[in-house]
Amino acid sequence: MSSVPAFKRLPRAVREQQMLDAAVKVFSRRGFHAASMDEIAEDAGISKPMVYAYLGTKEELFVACLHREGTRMMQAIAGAAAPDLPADERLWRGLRAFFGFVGAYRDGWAVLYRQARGEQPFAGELATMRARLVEVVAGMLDHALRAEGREIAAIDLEVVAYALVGATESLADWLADHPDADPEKTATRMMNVAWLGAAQLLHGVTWRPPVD
Amino acid sequence: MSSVPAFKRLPRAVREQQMLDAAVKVFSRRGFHAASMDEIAEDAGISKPMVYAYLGTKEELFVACLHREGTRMMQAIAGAAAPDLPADERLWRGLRAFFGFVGAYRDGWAVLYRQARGEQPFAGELATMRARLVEVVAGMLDHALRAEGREIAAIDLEVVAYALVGATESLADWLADHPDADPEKTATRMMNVAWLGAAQLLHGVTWRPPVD
DNA sequence: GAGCATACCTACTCGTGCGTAGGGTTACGC
DNA sequence: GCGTAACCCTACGCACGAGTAGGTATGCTC
Repeated sequence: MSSVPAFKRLPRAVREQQMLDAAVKVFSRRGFHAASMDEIAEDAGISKPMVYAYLGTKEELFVACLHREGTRMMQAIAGAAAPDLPADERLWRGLRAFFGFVGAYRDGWAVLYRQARGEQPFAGELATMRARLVEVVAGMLDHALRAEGREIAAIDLEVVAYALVGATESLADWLADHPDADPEKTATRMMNVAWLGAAQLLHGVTWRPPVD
Repeated sequence: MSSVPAFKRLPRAVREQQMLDAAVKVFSRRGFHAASMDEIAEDAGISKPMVYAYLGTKEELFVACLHREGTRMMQAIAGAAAPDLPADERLWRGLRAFFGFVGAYRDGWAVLYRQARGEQPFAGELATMRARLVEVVAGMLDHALRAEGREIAAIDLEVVAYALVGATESLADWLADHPDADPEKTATRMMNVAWLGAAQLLHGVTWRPPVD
């Protein structure tokens, strides 16, 4: 019987990626709780027990999503910002990579990130990632300061870095909600806010991306 | 029978506030979905049907919480920033009021706000509030620009305002997570980032709150 | 082509928690 | 002191969705 097997059998690795794709999509659309495992399974073109067999419980599945997307993002950023460049150059490249990532994986990022903030079990996971980002930014600021022979309290540095990261995330949300917006341009705007500051901007000074 | 009525009968208005207090607390601790109506009712010292009778469904209850806390916040800010002051003064007062509010209602704010971002049904509600904030900030920037005879595209203004609001929310989160931190000091730090910008800060210029 | 692991399914169980039915009791006007 | 309206309760119904039991087919190895 069954001369034509309705649909193909695929190796585990492939199916897992399909499931993760579906999960990201559904979690992003519905939110963690409102998303049902049935819908995810259906969207992945597979039945529910397979999801449990491969990726475990709903929570574990969500964590797996967070991990994949988080790793992708970190790699995108890390790959762009070489540590031996001057601080402004590093900041610029990091921002550009970041917004590029968000633009490319709108679903993936915006929603997973937005989701994870609220739900207790995952807030920690997220906080770790953000903490790494804050540390990187704080390190850059500190480096730039020392280069000028200055120094400020570590806590102030951290808070400033926190604010910058927050502003960036906020613009990422904006970008995710405006599909027509250009990631590159958004990065430039963020660079203006971050590096020159509102006051400078008000005086008409404008930072421009280097033409390379 | 029942010479001593176990606990008092109270007028509706009072009970509603008690319920809202309890709801804010529980929603903030557990998150929207994990919070149970039973727990909220118990925490309010009342039985579940009363909650339904007065505040309606779980969603309606949450919206009511959002509304109360949101209104409180907006009033705190609006009351502080008189429209005839110079922009930097207004910004400073607004920030101070905002962080003061967050410091006072840590539970209320941080969690409701964090919660509402993720859950679809409420994201809109929240977006409206944030949009009002963004508009106010953008208006301030625009005003300041015109005073200097300059002008920039409306969309740039909006994005900058968005970034500033995002940075502020981010610091509010930070504040909510650091119970020992001083709201006033946090506001000052935010003012530095917002008004002078990172570059200015790097050159050692520091904005100080006026001593009044 | 026998044996075995892997991919895959249909069809259930069962807890959890929202929302309600139906009834009791206290205050207050008249 | 009697009706009426507001306050308040102890149960329950019921849907929804996470996770599982138990079985079928397909390819791979020797």
